[in-house]
Amino acid sequence: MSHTSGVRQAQKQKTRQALLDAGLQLLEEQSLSSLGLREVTRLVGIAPAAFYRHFRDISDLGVALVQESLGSLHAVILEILVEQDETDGRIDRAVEAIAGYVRHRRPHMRFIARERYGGVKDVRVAIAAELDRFVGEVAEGLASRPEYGGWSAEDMRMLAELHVDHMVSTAAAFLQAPDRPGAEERIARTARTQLRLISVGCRHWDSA
Amino acid sequence: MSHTSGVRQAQKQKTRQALLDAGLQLLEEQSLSSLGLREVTRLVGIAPAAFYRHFRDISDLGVALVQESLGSLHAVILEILVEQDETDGRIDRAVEAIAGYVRHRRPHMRFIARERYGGVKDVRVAIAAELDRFVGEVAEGLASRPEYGGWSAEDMRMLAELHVDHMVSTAAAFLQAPDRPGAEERIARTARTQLRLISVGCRHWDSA
DNA sequence: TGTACATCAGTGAACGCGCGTTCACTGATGTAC
DNA sequence: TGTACATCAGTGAACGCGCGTTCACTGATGTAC
Repeated sequence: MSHTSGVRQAQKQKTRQALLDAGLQLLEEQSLSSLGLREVTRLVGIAPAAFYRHFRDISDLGVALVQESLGSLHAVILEILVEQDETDGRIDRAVEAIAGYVRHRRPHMRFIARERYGGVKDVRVAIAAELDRFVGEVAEGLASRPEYGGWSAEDMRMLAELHVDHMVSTAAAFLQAPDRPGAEERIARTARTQLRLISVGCRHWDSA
Repeated sequence: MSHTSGVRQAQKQKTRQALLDAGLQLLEEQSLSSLGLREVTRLVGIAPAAFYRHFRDISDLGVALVQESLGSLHAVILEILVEQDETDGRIDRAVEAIAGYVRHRRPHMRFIARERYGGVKDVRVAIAAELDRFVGEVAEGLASRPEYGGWSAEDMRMLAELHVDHMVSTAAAFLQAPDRPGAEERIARTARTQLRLISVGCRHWDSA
């Protein structure tokens, strides 16, 4: 049993995390396909060859970063979907949740925005798979609300895609925002209005 | 006068275009920050040093590619905005225009999607500026329609941003689509439905 | 038209450099008895 | 508890390689008279 929780395992895990942290830090100013293995190990303070004890290559590290970046978002999204607030309150909270996520996990979100269509296939595939899971979860969450009773599964999925795309666009806009606090508030206001517009569209969808 | 149209100028222009074409081709499978100057000149068939007769460095070539990729889109967008069709016909044409653009300028669009948040600042800035111009043009185009008579300038800009974001998301989805023709049609249908949803939202905006 | 000189796109060799990967190794941690 | 052996994360030197950039150059094109 001790072989899963010994000092050696813990140390290895710590080094692995240090490699992920260093990679993420270096990726703030470049993209994955130009990130060097030696750059990462240099920042961590270990020999280049040690890298191979943890990852096959740099794109393998990239895939691990995808999980680290998007894994914890599922819980956040589900929480908002389940809320029993009236629409406007829910919209306000959803936008604030995105803003908060970008604010305190900025490097992770930048990594996702940058590599979603980036030059490393394995990473693109991993991100697409994760976003696809989000679409499924949002579709399911929305479907459970009474107001979407008459909607087809395809329409629910279309609406979920619109919401996930909008979420990503909004997160990217927050990322680009300069440090002036006014810029962030402006993006939040735009996002809220856009969501309200979509919500109005849904409410009048049948009568269109 | 001949110094602007001589054989020498024409030859130089031809080489410059060959460099842009080669760069774009190589960027289908990697991102700009890992693209090598020697790679590009090798594909064109000239000496590495000749590169400097045309561009300061690779990111300079990237900025030129932004203009080549997005420059011709203004005309397409304006044309759709100006159409006097009823809403549904206009939506169908808008989506078809995006599909067509992606279909026959696939490498250009992939470049834009990849570098919009990519690792090269000058290129990111150039793309952001161009998309911002689109937002302005769309806002102006929509504002001229009677149904938006009561809308504030800020709301028009919000709506234009939603449309440009949606256009980019849709173009990116087309890019990702596998070669099966069904996939493309599915994306088009989703995009059209989403636009119709937004359109319904606009029509009932006041009464919300 | 012809001649003498200027321009400049493209050449090819050379440079120093950092890269990814390999390898036999070290020594702390883990295991068996 | 103590001892002898196994494991394996991290080392450090070495390798061949392609990179970006520089430089003096060549020779076709352009200009002046």
